[in-house]
Amino acid sequence: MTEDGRLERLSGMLKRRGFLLPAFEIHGGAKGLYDFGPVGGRMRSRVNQRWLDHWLQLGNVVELSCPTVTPYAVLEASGHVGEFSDFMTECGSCGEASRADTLLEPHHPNPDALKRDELQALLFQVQPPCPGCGNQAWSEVKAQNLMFNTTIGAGDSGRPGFLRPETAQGMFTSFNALHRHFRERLPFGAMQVGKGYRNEIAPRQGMIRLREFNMAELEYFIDPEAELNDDLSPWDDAPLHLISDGGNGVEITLSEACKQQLIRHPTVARFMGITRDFLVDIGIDPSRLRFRQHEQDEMAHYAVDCWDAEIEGSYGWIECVGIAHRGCYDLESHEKATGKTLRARREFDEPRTITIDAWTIDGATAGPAFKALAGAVKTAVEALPKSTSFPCEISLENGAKVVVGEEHVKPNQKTIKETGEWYIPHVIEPAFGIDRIIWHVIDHAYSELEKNGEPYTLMRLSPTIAPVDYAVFPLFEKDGMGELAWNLHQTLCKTSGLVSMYDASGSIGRRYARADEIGVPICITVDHQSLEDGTVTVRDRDTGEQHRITIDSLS
RNA sequence: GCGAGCGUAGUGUAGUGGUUAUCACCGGGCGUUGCCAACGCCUGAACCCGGGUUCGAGUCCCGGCGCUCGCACCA
Repeated sequence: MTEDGRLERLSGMLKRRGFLLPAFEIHGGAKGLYDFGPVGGRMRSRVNQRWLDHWLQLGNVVELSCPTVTPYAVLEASGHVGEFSDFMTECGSCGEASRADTLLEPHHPNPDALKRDELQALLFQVQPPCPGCGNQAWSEVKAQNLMFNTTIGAGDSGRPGFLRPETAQGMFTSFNALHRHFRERLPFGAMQVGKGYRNEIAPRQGMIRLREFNMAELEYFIDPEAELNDDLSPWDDAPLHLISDGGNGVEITLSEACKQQLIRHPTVARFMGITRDFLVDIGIDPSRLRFRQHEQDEMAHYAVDCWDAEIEGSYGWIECVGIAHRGCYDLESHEKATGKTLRARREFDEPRTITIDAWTIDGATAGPAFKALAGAVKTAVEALPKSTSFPCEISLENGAKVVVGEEHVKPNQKTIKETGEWYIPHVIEPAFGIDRIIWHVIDHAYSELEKNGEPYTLMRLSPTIAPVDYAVFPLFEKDGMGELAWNLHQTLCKTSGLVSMYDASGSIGRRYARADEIGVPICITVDHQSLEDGTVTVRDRDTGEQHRITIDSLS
């Protein structure tokens, strides 16, 4: 996998040139935390911006920024408190921590599904031997969560919270504001780039599994019953490499994959196409990109269907994007937890008329007669057929039986006209791991060449995300060449969106080499002729070709 | 989390318990050259942290932190 030390040389270069560095290193470092350095920092923000620009082209999405500090209740409602934790217990004898559900596997068909109290009870009852020392003295079961705990507020007024494990929840809880913003018309989307946190048990593989990471997510809200008009034709001449659930890899167009039901939702397919375009735009090699569908049992707790974009690099095939059809799971969960409505309205083509001809209670008599049960009696009575005769014994929801007399009821005859209905929108979510993507962009761009018999490194970064746009060199810092070059550098830096780098140290060849190593697309050299006619040489990184242009045409 | 290996300038490295800690690239300055990692001189920069053994520890022992790999776990 690692071709004779390429990964080591690449990592060394990234550290030396300031792309990626272990964070807080002078204090001994911290696992799973990285700095984007003086070169990488700029590259990261360009990728983020490019991502936003790319999805804004949909025309019906907006950008949000939600807090990373999140109250306990939000993540409890979303299912993360339950799903993102393992229940741990410690051996009282040797101190070894074990997962309670693993210990109980021989004693229960599915201990993973047990709640904490049930696990605890079963553990104390069974007392399985410690895999470490064989003793049977387990501590209370504690939830060890993969989310970072924190306390919001101080002292007794503080309440528990977490650092968010994904940006999505803030967008779900803002649904009503989004809905209003979009004049209550679906589909629409909200997106944000930001930090997410997971207290990984074992961060590994550099940028691949981090404890604090950059993510970019879009929540696209759709009406599950609306007619779909996802246009997949833009990708008809660009088949994708797909690996479907339980199937083998195929090269297939998105249109065809939908027709064959490999991809279960056309919006998911369209987002796969848009994702591919984004990745290729910023420099991912399309031949090292594939989409893989999750197996049913692999799917996260919220997903209905999920396709990963996987990119091949120094660590093999790595999941860098997840495109999940989350159904109505999230909005429904927050509705249940809060009692608030998170819905959109769908008007019927024709108003629907519902005719009711049955019974209901007469509040004046049933109320005093059934007191607290009156509500349940009403529900039960209204469910009875018109042919019922009273008095009559009926069963209530809570199991109680009551006798309802003729005096307690009255006919219920009405016609209700409904012009539409409220429903919980479904969500399609493309979620991008920015760090993993940047890693692969770098990995694919990093080229080890040979130049005049010497090893030579070149970063073929796309100009769309290169950390530096122009490098400006005075051939020699004398006769005014230095001043002219510095002024040009300043002018370029004043241009919005451009970054120029001035370098006057070392031979010109060395400076080209330094610029090539961090992927500067264009080097501009000021020489003697520049002083006379205001022209400079412009050199292309990948071809090495030079031509003269006037300074004016640059800015 | 378990097991194994590793931790020396910015990077890559050498280093029998006793050196002024090796070499290369690298960075900076000066000079020279003047369009693809040129050269000379000068210069900068390191034993992961904390204990222990020892007259003496980069080297041996213990613990921590970090890195790599395998297992386990997991977006």
